[in-house]
Amino acid sequence: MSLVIRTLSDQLVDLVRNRILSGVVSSDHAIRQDALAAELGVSKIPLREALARLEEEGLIRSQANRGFFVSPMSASEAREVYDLRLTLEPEATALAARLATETDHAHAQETLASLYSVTDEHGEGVGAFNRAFHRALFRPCGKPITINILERLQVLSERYVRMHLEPLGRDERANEEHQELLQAWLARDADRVGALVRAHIGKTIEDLHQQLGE
Amino acid sequence: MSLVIRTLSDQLVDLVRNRILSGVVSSDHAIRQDALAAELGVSKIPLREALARLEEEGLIRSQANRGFFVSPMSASEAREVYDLRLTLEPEATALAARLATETDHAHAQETLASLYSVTDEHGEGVGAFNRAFHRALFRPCGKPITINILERLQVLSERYVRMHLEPLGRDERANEEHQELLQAWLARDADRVGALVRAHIGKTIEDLHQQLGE
DNA sequence: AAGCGAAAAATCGTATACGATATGAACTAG
DNA sequence: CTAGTTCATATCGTATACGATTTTTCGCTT
Repeated sequence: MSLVIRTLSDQLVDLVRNRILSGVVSSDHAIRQDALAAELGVSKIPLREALARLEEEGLIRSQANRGFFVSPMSASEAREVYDLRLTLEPEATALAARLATETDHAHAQETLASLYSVTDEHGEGVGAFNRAFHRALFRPCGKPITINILERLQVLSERYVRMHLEPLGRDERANEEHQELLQAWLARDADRVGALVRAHIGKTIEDLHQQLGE
Repeated sequence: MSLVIRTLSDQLVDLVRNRILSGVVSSDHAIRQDALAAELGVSKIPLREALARLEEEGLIRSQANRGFFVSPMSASEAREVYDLRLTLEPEATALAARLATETDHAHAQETLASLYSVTDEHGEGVGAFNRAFHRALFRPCGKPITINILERLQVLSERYVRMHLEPLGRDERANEEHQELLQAWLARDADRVGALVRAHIGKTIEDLHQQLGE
C-alpha cells in the first residue's frame, strides 16, 4: 500500500498512539519501556524514539529519569483543543474543497464509506476512521503546517470523543452531518463547507460541555 | 537555574535547533549522524531522539534509510507560518495581558532588556531573544496547546527573519514596536495589545513579501 | 566513449549490554 | 509508635557493537 518505506519507529508511533487513544494505558501510572518493548517484540531504542515523537504531539509527557506518563485529560484542554479546531479547520476544509482534485474526491468518498462500514460495529477504529474522513477533507488545502497542526488537534480531541460521546450513540447524527458535509465538499461549495464544519465542531463542543458538567 | 533535570536529548534539541536556525547546516545535503554525534561528544541514540523531536516540530524531515534533511525554505511556507501566527498570536497575547501576574510582568521586562543588550551587537542570539520576548508575552494566556503551537511557529518563522530581514537592519523599528507593545501589555490593555501584535506580524509579512519578490 | 551492472564503501536503523538515578522498604533512633 | 535514614531494587538514560539498506565507484560490454 504505502510506497514509502516506513521505519519501525514510525510504525510504533501509530501503534502506541492507538493504544493510548484506546485507553489501554491509564493516565496515571508510567509506561514501562522494557515491558512494552518486550510485549511488542522490539527493542527500547525505536520505542523511545516513538515516545519522543508522541511527546511532541502532546499525548504524553516525560519526567527525567522517571518515565513517560500519558497527559491527563481535563475539561480545559478539551475546550482549548476544540476552540483551536474551530479557528482553523473550517477555513482549511473550505479551501480544500476549492482545490481538491478528482483523486481527492475519490479518496474522500472511499474514506466515508469505510467509516460507515465500521460504525455499525461500535468497535475500535471508529475514531480512527472519523479522523481519516475529516483529514481527507482538509488535506487538499495545500498548507502543510496547517494540516500538521490539525492532525495533532484531531489526535488530542479523539480521547474526549471516545470517553464522553461514543457511549451515547452519537454516531448516527454525526453520520448524517458527514454525508451533508461531503456533498457540499464535492460540489466545491466552499462557504457551505465552512459553515458545516463550524457547526459540526460547535455541536461537539456543546455536547462535550454538557458531559463535562460545566 | 532550571530546577527540572534536563535530559541530554532535550539539550540536544535546543542545540541542533540553534544550529539549523543559524544556517550552519545547509538545506540540501543530509545530516551525518555519526559525524555530528562525534563532534558534539555524544552518542547517536540521544541525537536521534532529538532529531525525531525536531522532525515533529517541522524543521527537518527524514527519509527512511537515507537520513535527516533540513526542510527546504519556501515563500509559501513563510506565508503560511505568518498567516497562522496572525490568526493565533494576537488573541493569545491579548488574553495573556489580562491574566499576567507580577512575576510575568517582571519576566517580560527582563526579557526585553536582554533583547536590547544584544541587538547592538547584531550577532547571534538576536532571534533567540526575540522569540523569548514574544513568548514571554503570550505564555501567561494559560492555554498550553496554543502556547506549544505558537512556539513551533516562532521557530519555523525565525529562519525567514534571519535570512531576509536581519541583514536590512530592521531591528531599530522592531525595538520601538516592542517597547510600545510591552507598555500596553503591562497596562493590561488587551485590545491595544491585540492590535499591536497584529500590526507587528502584518508588517513582517509585508517586508517578507517584498523581499521574497512577490 | 558511453551506458549499464556489480561489488565495495558508507551510512542508517536496530539489538544488546552497562552505568546512573529515582523509588520503595526495612531498620534504627527518638 | 512515628519519623528519619539507609540500603536494595527497579527503571530510565546512554554508550558500544552489529546487521540492513542505499549510494557510489569501478569495471565491463556494446
